Order: sequence, then structure tokens, then C-alpha cells
Amino acid sequence: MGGDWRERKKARTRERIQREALRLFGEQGYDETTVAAIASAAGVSHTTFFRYFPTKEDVVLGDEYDPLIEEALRSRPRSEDLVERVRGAVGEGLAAVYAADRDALLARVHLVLGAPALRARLWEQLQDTQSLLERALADTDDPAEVPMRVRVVAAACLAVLTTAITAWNRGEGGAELPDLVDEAFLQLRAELA
Amino acid sequence: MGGDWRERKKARTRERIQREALRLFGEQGYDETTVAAIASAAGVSHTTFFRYFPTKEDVVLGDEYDPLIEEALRSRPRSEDLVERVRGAVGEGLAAVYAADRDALLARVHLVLGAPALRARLWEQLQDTQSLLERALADTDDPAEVPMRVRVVAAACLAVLTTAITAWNRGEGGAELPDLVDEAFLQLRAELA
DNA sequence: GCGGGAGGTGTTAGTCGCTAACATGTTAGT
DNA sequence: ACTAACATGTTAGCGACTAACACCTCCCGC
Repeated sequence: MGGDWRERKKARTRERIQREALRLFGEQGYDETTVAAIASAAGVSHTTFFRYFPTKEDVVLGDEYDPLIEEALRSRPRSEDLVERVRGAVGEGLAAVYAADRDALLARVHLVLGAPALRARLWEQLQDTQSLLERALADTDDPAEVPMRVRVVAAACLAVLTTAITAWNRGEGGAELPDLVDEAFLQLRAELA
Repeated sequence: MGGDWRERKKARTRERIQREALRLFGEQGYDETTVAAIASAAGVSHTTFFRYFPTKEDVVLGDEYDPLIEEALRSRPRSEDLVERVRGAVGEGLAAVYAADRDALLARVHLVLGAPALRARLWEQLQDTQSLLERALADTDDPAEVPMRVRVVAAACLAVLTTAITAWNRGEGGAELPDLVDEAFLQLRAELA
């Protein structure tokens, strides 16, 4: 039971840092908020900050959705279209996240798409998601085995997704994200028929 | 004629900085090469370096291809498919660049896709290219007027392009970039028919 | 209960990308 | 030749990030 105390404390510190960081980002913007300010607001030193988060960007960007998508993807019937499998899996995962977290998600999207440094990191992260998508679709663990066809499909699907997210972020018409995703997938299909 | 001398000198300094930078990047890697080292190799101070290139990344990433694509796009018959217009314009522009610069282009792709910092900037730059694509396809200057359909198509086409470039960078099978681009476009179409 | 080891934390100092202020030299037009 | 414009160097500084070291607290075996 010993290590338990330590881990709880660590978890609480971590959450405190993240909470204060997001608060400050919201109040003064991402670039305008210094790591030292976050650390001081959380009552720790800036070195401690970096022990919990390898970079300033990582306070905002957590890769928590990837495993969700992967599982949804692997449990889809192989009889479906490649694109259809992705569409279904993404829609499924999104619906779950959306129901619980909609407002927080939107706030994070605003933050990330509004700060160039965060946007840049997001693309990197998306590359990882794409690699995961490809391996799941190709049913392999070796990235070198993924055929070009699957790569193209994965890239196109993620492009569709980001387009929908960008539209959601702009907020024109007040449409909801799941609907925008569906619409975007439909339009891609319509354009190539 | 007076300012001529100045501009020639500036141009030569600029090229010297870029040449030394690319040489050092090739020899020791991007992250391992410091701006001070580049400046000193080019015989200038690091402040001068930043007067010529706003960031270290900009030494490698020049947006010289965008206007080329735009013109090729605008001069395409509107009777074509949206995707077909993009495919044609990109193929056209690519063929020109490729014939003249193939090896230099490949070297740059290797550099950019190999260094995370450069990759990140590349995505940002691609976003600009996408915005340009959208406006050209939608025949407007106001980004807010671009319909969702066009956004989806532009995003998907660029995804296809980057997939081809990534494959070219990996170099499996020794295929050439224009062929890979064609193949990728074909596969996207095949997957959605 | 006590001593010692392990691990989280703060302090300090340093690197690197990047900016601003100011001084200097060189060039351009009169 | 004089002056205004301008390219450049020096210095100093900010902010993200790292490393070295010392401290202190908690845990475990005795």
C-alpha cells in the first residue's frame, strides 16, 4: 500500500498543473502563458513541471482517444468497405466522447487550433493516429507491410475528419461535430462517384 | 542601378547562408546544427542570419511551389471533376519541377520528413496550400465562402499527395514521384466506387 | 524505533532559438 | 564631401528545455 500514497500525490500534482495551465491558457492565451507562470500557479518549480509534462504542448495534447478508435476499428466486420470501417469506428468513438465531454472537447479544439505551436504538434500526433489506423486496417503490426491502398484511405479519412473538426471549430451554422463528420464523409463519396 | 549592387550582394549572402545551412544539416543533422554554427560558416553573425530567414526552419522550407499550382489550377477547364482538376494541376506542376530538380527535391524531402521540427512546419505550410486550393476551386477570394464540399476535396487531395511523397521518401521499389501520385489518386477513386 | 536507500523536489546554471537596442561602417544620392 | 539610408555586429535579454547537485520525505528491513 506504500506506493499508493505517492502515486495519488503525483496524480494530484499532475492534475493541479494541468488545471492551472488550462485556466491560464484560457485567460491569457497559450503563447502569453509562460511555463514558469504555470508552475508558480500550481505551487511547484518549473523543473517539476517538465518532470510531469515533457513539453509545454503536452499539457494540452493528450493522446487519450487513439486506443478507443483502435478497438472500435478492430471489432468492425471485415465485410465492410475500408472507408466505411473507418467512418463507423470514428463515429462510434466520437459519439461516446461527445456525449460525456462535448464542451470540454470544443474548448480544447479552440485552444489547439488557435495556437500555431499546438496545431503543429497536433499534426505530428495525427501522423501517429494515421499509422495506427493503417496497421489496424491492414491487420498487421509491421508498418512496412501496409499496402499503398490502405495508406491512401487512412490519409483521406483523417483529412475528412480534420476538415469536419475545423468546420466545427469555426462554428458556422452551429452544427454538431458528429453530423459534420457524417456530412464530410458523404461529400467525399459523392465527389468520387 | 545603384540599389542593384546591394540587392545582388544580399542575394549572394542569402544563398551562402542557405548553402552552408543545407550542407551542415546534411552532415550533422538538423537538430544538431545550431544557428550560430550556420552563421559562422557563412561568415555572418546570428542576427544577420535571422534578418535573412525569420526562423531556422525557413532555410529549408520555401513556399515556391504554391503560385505554380495555383496558376495550373485556374487554367484548367471547369468541366472537369474537382478531384480531376487538382490531379491535373498537381501533376502538371510536379512534372516541371521534377524534370529540373528531381535530386535536390528528394534530398529536401528526406531532410524535412526526417526532422520533426521541419515536418511540423510543413503541415502548417500545407494548410496554407490547402486554403489556396480551396479558393481556387471555389473561384472566390473569401475563405468563408468556400463550401464544405470543396474543403473536403482539397483536404483529401492533399492527403493523397502527402501519402505519395511519404512513399517516395521511403523509396521502396524505387518508384518515381509522379507515378506514385498518379497511383495514389487512382487508388482513392477505386476505393470509393 | 532507527538507519539507510529510493525517489520526488528545488536551486542553479547552462544551451538554443529568437528579439530588441544601440553603435558602427558602408553605400547612395545630392 | 556631406548626409541620409541601410546592412551588419555586439550585447543583452526572454522563454523552452536539460543537467547536476543537494535536500528532504517516505518506505523498508533490522
